[in-house]
Amino acid sequence: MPELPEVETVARALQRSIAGRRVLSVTLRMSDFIDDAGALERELPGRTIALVERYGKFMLLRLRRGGDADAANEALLVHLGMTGNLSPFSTEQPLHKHTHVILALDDGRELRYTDPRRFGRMAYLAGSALERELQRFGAEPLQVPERELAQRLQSSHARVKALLLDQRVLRGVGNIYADESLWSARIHPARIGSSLKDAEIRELHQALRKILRHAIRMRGSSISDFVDPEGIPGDYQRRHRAYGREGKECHRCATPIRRMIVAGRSTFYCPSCQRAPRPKGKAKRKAGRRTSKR
DNA sequence: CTCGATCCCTGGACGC
DNA sequence: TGCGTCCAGGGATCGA
Repeated sequence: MPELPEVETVARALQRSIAGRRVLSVTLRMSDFIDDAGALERELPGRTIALVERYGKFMLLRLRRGGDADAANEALLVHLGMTGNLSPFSTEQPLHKHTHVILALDDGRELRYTDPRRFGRMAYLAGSALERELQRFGAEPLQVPERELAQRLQSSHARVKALLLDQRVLRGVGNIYADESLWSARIHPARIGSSLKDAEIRELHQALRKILRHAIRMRGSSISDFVDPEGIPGDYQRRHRAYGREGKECHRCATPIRRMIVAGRSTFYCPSCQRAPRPKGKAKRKAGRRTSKR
């Protein structure tokens, strides 16, 4: 489930362990998740990994050319999908069954990319192509001002959960942290963006910051088998208040947490703390089934 | 514009 | 023990 906190955890660990290393060679064992495998094979050898940073749910390995001063800004983009893992190994360690990419490093180690489900993605991009790619995504949840968040959410008629998951609106929030933030802010996931009051936006803005920061401190949530490049699992799953807690008592009001599908995803919420929006459209109660066509 | 459905993919859970 | 089935879910894509 790598979402923002998990990717941040991985990026920080890689920054510590591989920044400054030069790529000697590239081995592709499977490449159907790479945008342009040829470019990656051609361009990576000789490049130095100058910096590892997180961009939404992507990791950005900023590259530098060996000798001359950096000309075009270039980077290796890595999306971990659901089960991706990018970690350095010593060459003696046996290859994991689903290791697809191996980058030999100049200190004798190998940076290996493993991803059983191959929901991840990898791409070498430079110059304007890199800029264009990065511009596709919305605001960083930990940077976005409250006013901008309000503008982004209130200008839409989509449901707030769908908006939180939409990487063009906010980059980095996934299913877990969307549910946790909405629970914390007491907002029902099916609420329409434009119906959110300023006070609710404020709650949501603060909830996102609080939860994402806390989760980063705890090195993310390990619910499937997420571990960071040092093999350490996260701890934040123990702090989940909504996600995965169907039938369990709400920590605020003891009402059983419910599960529904919103934006095509399992969505957990407290039916008491997070009030449902209007009659939802199935006003079959007593109004007779006449929907005004306006 | 927004939504649901479908596909990608494998491992784990579950039922018998 | 083993096999079939279902489900998880980020994101792209397509039709409604």
